[in-house]
Amino acid sequence: MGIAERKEREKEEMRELILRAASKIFMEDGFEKTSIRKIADAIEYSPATIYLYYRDKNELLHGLHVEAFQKMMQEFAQVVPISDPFARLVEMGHQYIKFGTHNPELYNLMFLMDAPMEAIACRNEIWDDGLRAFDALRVVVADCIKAGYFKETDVETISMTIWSYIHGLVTIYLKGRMKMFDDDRELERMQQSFSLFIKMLKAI
Amino acid sequence: MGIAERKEREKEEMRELILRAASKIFMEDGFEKTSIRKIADAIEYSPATIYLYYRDKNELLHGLHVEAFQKMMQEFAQVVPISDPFARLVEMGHQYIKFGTHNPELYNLMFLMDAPMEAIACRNEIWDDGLRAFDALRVVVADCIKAGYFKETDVETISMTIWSYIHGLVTIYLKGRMKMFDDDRELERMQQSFSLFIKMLKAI
DNA sequence: TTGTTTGGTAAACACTGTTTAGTACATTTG
DNA sequence: CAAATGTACTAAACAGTGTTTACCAAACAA
Repeated sequence: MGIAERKEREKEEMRELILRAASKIFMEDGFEKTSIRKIADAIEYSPATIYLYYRDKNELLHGLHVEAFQKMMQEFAQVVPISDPFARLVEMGHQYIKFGTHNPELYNLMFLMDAPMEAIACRNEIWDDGLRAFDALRVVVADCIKAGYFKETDVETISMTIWSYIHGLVTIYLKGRMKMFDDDRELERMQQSFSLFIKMLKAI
Repeated sequence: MGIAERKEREKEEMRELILRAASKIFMEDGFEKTSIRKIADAIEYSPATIYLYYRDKNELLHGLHVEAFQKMMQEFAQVVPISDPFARLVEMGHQYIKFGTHNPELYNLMFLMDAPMEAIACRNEIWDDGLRAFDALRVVVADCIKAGYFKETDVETISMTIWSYIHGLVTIYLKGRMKMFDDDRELERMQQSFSLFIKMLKAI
């Protein structure tokens, strides 16, 4: 019975076709302009067809959210060769800031928007992508402790604190809340703050 | 010519009437359900009337945003009596977390949403409310330095780092990104992380 | 008492996500 | 092979959204 398999394959291809079109529009025009009708137009199908492959827009956005995490984890992989765990942690921070500032729409989707989380909640699942990313941080923090960098030993709390700081920094920047400083030294300010935070980390 | 003044007063009263209705709906049903038509219904005017008093929805949301900052600054005022500057800084952090977790919709409006910032940008103004709140932090940090709490002396960078951390913490919580830890210890985790951050601050 | 200004609105415009009913074609069955 | 079933797809509608336009009636100024 190759037919059932072919149909399964075709279904997956259609899901992928929709996701690719959604991704293109999302990256080019941002979230606000990514409408079901626009996606349907791009793939030359009717809007209703999309609902045969994704239960709602939340699920579709969750699909993009998954891809965004893959992309971020890919960039995190660059830090693996760094042997010193603290230097690895610092570079991970740099990569995080770089990813956020270079992919504002993706960052929004991953860490701020409700839509992908609602899709997860609806399926009674856990935020697996977030957990994996956080685990990557936990591992590096644990390595730092092993290497004697921190007196503090609560990996979870240290990781949470680091993530909070860097997420806050990126979010303030992305949401235009740094424009209150009239000068155009936003990135410089971020760099200075990050340096101070690294100093603080060294002391715990 | 009392008529012009009366008209001015009536205009201001109408703006206030709209804002009160908007605020009520915003607090009760959240941002997503705060539509122009719903506000119009509440005050028993047509939707078009609202546009005679606010140029668009962004301006209306900016009005709520201003009130939200007033509310937050009011709660910050509670820490003024604390004489020790570092204890005052810590309590300010507590107040910030409390305000954010107790007023998720307001916090969103103040620090995450685009709408109020677009209203500001449209009028070629600066984010005054944010600046005033940040100044409150700067003052306390400066007091800490004066009292010899920090070796570091860059008030701006220290303040930015503190704000980034605490904003990140609150945002992770509010945007449901802490649900990845399956347990129900979200607030406890926040408290633990905050304690660690205070420890880190003491060391700079 | 005219003429003008002003406050307010009904209706329309151009969108949005989503559902329903129905069609045309592919597949399975007798 | 023909009839019955299943499936992929869509046009149209539903119930919203922010916003603009054309118009009306009442208040004001001359």
